[in-house]
Amino acid sequence: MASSSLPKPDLWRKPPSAGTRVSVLVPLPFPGPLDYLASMPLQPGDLVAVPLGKRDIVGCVWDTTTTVPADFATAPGREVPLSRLRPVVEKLDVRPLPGSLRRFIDWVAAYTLTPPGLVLAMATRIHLKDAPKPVLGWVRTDQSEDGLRVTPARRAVLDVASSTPMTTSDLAAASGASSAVIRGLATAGLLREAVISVAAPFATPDPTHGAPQLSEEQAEVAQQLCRPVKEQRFDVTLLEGVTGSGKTEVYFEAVAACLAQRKQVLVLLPEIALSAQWTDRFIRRFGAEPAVWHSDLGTKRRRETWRAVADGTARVVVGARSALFLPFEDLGLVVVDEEHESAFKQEEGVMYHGRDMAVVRARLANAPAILVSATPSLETLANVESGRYHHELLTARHGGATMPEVSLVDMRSDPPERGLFLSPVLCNAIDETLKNGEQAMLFLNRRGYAPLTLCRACGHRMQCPNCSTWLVEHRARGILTCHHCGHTESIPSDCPQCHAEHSLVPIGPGIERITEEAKLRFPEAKILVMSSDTLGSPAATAEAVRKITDGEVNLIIGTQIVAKGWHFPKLTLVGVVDADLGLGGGDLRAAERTVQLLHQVAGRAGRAERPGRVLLQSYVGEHPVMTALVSNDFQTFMEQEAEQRRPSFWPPYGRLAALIVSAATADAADALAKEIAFAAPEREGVQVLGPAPAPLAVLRGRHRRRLLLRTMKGIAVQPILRGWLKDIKPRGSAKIDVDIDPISFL
DNA sequence: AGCACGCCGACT
DNA sequence: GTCGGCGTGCTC
Repeated sequence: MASSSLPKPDLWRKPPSAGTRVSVLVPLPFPGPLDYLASMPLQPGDLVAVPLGKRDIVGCVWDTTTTVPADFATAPGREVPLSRLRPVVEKLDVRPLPGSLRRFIDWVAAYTLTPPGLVLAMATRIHLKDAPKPVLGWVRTDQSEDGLRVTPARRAVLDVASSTPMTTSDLAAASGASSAVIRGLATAGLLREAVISVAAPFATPDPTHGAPQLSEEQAEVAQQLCRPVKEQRFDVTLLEGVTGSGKTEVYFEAVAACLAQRKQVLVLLPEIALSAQWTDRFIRRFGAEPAVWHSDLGTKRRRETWRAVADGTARVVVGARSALFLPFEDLGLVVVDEEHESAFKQEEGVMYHGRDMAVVRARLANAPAILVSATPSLETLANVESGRYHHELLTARHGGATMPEVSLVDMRSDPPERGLFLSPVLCNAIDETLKNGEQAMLFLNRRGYAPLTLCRACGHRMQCPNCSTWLVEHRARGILTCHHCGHTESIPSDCPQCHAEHSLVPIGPGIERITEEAKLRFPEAKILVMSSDTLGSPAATAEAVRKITDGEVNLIIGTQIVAKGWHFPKLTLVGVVDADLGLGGGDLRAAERTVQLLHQVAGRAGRAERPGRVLLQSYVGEHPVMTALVSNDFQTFMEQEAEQRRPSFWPPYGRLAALIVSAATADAADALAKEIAFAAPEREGVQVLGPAPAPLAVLRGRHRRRLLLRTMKGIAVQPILRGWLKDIKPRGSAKIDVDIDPISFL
């Protein structure tokens, strides 16, 4: 709220007819807010309808004192004179956007080099204008009946009316009087209009409902997490704990502490598929449902949730990264579960990292943040090391379960039969597991039947017409499809190049092909396939999880969706079909990500009484990733990883920004990339790499080039980028996308 | 993001 | 001679 010592708020108290200048941020890519003439009192945060061109749009009254860095382009040219301003159409009947959200929007815009209006759009993309009107009803006032002519009809109405509001039609029906009688009584002052409170769509969670019995270690960590919540101050803690150590139960204690403060909680999950299981655990602990938020929520539910967050009736929100932009009235805690997940990074539109922005969101709301992971990112570990984040560790698996034993299957000395992908060692282990009445899981992070289709006769490879990638065969659907642009074609019987008949052969395995092999090799097994292709909705995912938990299946085959935090008590064997899969591609974080993913998958095994084991099929058994997984020594691996990045200032020991140049033709892309390279900054501690064709040189029909800006720690990339790109105007179809802290290098 | 203005091809 | 293609630029 604006302080009364500032001169600005006084302006709003002028009589309505005077009209005052207001800054309004609209959800469009302008460099800053637009000015309008307001004839009604307005405060920063108020949502308004304003004319723009020939239509009306919803905008937000913006603070005149801005919190963005000085070099941020908010002043484009000269101010529009007062006489030429257009008037604000109306103030919407919605709660104003809280100050902490407005500051967050400005912060994200400045950090990601995105026009602030586009960041605002993420917070207001619900249809606020056609808001449900509050239902009004009549209540009896305390005015006496003296001096009123009490007709029989009036008597009947007064007898029915109470302090509980009733709608006009209900009151008329209950009293037998007409609406005219009711209106008359209202004019006489005996009835008054009041809002009928609709039942809150979100029940209040009870912090004392299902309080668990925590181990001594868990209780101690929980207490540490609760402290900043109770003290209501910003603070970041990494909650690290082996898979199955009960991290969720422990941070639920901090959630309980926050609920006891009557403040709101935001919990971010990397994927919506996890929300169903998380919700179940939440209900068991708190006796009420959390508000769930993700991008494909229905319009009605979306609007309902948005409003409930704004008025504080939604106390706990669990959601995907877009939940960061909800208008929390009184945020008291932010939790990021599976903080290492790269799914937190938004790769399109406003490119932001959900985990990092969650910390900023917490700071601007003066609330603590908890980052949760079994395999923390190097970024977070570096923040722990520098003392910026606290570190709490859970070392023991809950309920006495032990960590699974991880071993390698050397595919060089122990290969599968020709044309197959499961080694004899792995197959025998599965046989044994199934014979013991236990469950086994095969993990392969690749959808479809085969990643490449090749002509045996001429060597032609089936390629996407829009992207520089191979088409992936999906045999179940009888198609070849591109996982980047969605292009789909039927599988031809002859080679489109040399027309040889039936010469096309699938190369390499996808999950469908592994399923086919498993059906032949384990004909008795009850197989369940889990991938984004077979699980269309959170409900379908929940059903699959139930089948596993209830033991209706005993061989699970899945892509990375199976790696998530599921608790499968009967699962004792995990087989990783291709442990080397993520290591190619020259990605900065390839090794780190592979360790995190495979450790996560491994953690599915042996979560109950029976011990689990994990077999990694690999051709590079001596790779540090495999060593780390087999020895279960994650710390040494991360230290090695840190030492590799530190000398050359790779993140987190320096900063990185990617410039992705794209255009309709390769020449146009090259020309713009060269222009950018020519203007590259030359400074101590600043380095520009590229331009080079992007690994995905053509994506959705656009030709792409990449440049990388790397700076030493302590040098922010944003001011450099603003100066660098200030005078570069992409022509025609060409465009520059800036990706701060890039995760993907494609 | 819309929506207009604005200069070059196939039609009444 | 016009209708209309979508390239550039503006909206407080």
